[in-house]
Amino acid sequence: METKQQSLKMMNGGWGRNNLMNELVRGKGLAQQLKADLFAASSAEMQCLLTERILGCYEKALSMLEYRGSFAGLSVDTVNVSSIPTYRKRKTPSPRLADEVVQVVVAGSELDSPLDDGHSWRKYGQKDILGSNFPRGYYRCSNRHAQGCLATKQVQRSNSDPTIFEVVYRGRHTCIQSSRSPVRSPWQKKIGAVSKDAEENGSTPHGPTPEVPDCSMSTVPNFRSDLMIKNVDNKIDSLPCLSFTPSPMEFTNPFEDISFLDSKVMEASVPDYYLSMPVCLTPDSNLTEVVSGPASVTNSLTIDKISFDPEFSFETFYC
DNA sequence: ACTATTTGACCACC
DNA sequence: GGTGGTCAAATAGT
Repeated sequence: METKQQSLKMMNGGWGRNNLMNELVRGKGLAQQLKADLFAASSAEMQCLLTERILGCYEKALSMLEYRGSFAGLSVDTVNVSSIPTYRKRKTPSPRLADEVVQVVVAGSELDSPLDDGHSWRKYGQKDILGSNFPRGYYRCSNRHAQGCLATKQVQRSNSDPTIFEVVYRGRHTCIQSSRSPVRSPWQKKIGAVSKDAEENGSTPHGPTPEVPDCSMSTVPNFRSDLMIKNVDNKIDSLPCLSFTPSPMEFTNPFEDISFLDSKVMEASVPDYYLSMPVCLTPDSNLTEVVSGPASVTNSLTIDKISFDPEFSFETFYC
């Protein structure tokens, strides 16, 4: 059986950012070599060989991107906490809806569902939003009727970057999801068997789903895929934040050793079977004060970027 | 047949 | 009246 670290290193080593960069750089070098060869009028055989090697590099790079995009393509770029626009109250506003608002900016993929967060959602509406190039999708928890769960989310592509999804979570999950996998999602249903989708995407689940913590009560999603942890300025030395007290915001680290991570950008590719675990936040925190200073928000939380102290050590927790 | 999604209509708020 | 959020019938998918 694969260990956590093995899986993580496989992910990083096989499809990681560094390898992708290596492939692209290698392709560039080969192209330059081909260019020199063309000028030097070397043999057609040599030029053909170089061409094939270049194509191989880019195919490999593209397959990495495809894998990351289709299967694990959701990366939480960063997290920062700031104010969030207030939302109009409806005629009979739910107290819970008004209680918690969490916005997450997610680097998405070609998938329509940009943030498979471990919860099961049902789409109940879509609207064109003034000033937005893309419609906003409205989702509610699938257990709304069965268990009266009032959690909702809104998903909208960013105007500036269509690959970015802005996801707004409202309300707290009060539902209890499947016993085998408490945060079961359509995506998670695929785990344990090579699904048709996975085959088509060239992605392969890496074993059975382990027991995962039940974060169903949390508003904020358990991001299912790559957790990309960046400093706002990509500078490690300016990360004084996130001294989580008293446990308003909790993170799960399914892997103990992150020493191999890039020193500039901490990128943690999460093993498949931990994809439901990487991040679990509770929005009723005072992180606004910790991270972004004088945010005047009391009941809402915007997560744009996650900044970590390089010395920050994750601790496994169970909600 | 059941479930999920789409989409036009409705309603509340500004 | 404009806008955003929700409803619910129609439609599609399984």
